[in-house]
Amino acid sequence: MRKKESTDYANEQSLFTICERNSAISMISGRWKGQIVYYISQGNDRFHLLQQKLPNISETVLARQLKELETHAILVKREIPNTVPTGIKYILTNKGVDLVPILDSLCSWGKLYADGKKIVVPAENRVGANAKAVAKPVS
Amino acid sequence: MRKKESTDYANEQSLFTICERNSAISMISGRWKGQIVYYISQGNDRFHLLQQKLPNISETVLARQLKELETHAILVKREIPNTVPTGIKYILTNKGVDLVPILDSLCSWGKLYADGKKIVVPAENRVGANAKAVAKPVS
DNA sequence: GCAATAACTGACAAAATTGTTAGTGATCAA
DNA sequence: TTGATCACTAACAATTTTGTCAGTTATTGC
Repeated sequence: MRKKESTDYANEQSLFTICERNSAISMISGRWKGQIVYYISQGNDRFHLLQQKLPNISETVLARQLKELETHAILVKREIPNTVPTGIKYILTNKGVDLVPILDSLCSWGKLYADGKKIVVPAENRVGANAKAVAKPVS
Repeated sequence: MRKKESTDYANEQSLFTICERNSAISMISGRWKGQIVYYISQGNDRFHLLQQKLPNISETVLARQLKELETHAILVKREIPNTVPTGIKYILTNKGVDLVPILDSLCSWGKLYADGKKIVVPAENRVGANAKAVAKPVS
């Protein structure tokens, strides 16, 4: 449980007020979350299906990650009628569905550079490129 | 320092091999990283400028976050000639520049729902909707 | 009666991240 | 000589995240 008096908590909250970027990042941070959202978007919408897809996750941890995603309204749980024992379906909300293409773009971005795209310093950013970098001794 | 024998480390590595989405998320996770990348993209490219923008971050923590961003080649450090003491400029690489619009889209996504966009379960995903055709690529 | 199933929860331990404190070197201004 | 600046680093403590183990509910099949 979070300590509401910790510096870490206070810093996190202040970042959340600066920009939603920071709360968005915190919602998708977490060992398995991005992959879980992706798998659900692909139709693996049951607990045991997610376990099959992620053979190294434990039940406890999967349940915890799903609950956090639910807390952030990225998904909802629904009981499946007439199943024994009662089955649960994990369903992406519109918020979760909207997240998927952003995760895809993160994926492409990572892949591009992992696949060898040259990493360079754009010309306009180089030291000496603009007048702002005038060397000036302190005070 | 990471323990290379831990379950956590092994799980992280296996997620990295499943999809670059997971390494991308880990590169931007971290209390201050998204905001730092944004501020640098806005021209706050010096250590002390970032400190001004983030008054609650300590020098140690800022240095650490910058070093991690450098490790992932999102930015590079360059000495500014003829400055005393020697100034350092933080420069986004092309990889870092490409990340900025993705962070922006995370920001918009977060803001949309924080500002009150209704959260609903899309009709085609509701329990009882017709059996979904399961398309599933490798990831 | 016993095991199997689906989907969990609580308590705790291990590990990782974040924050704190103290210190560095070179240079200049007072 | 003292103090200020810039941009750090090392060592350690606090906090958070992740993983592990045991147990739960309700039903059905053998």
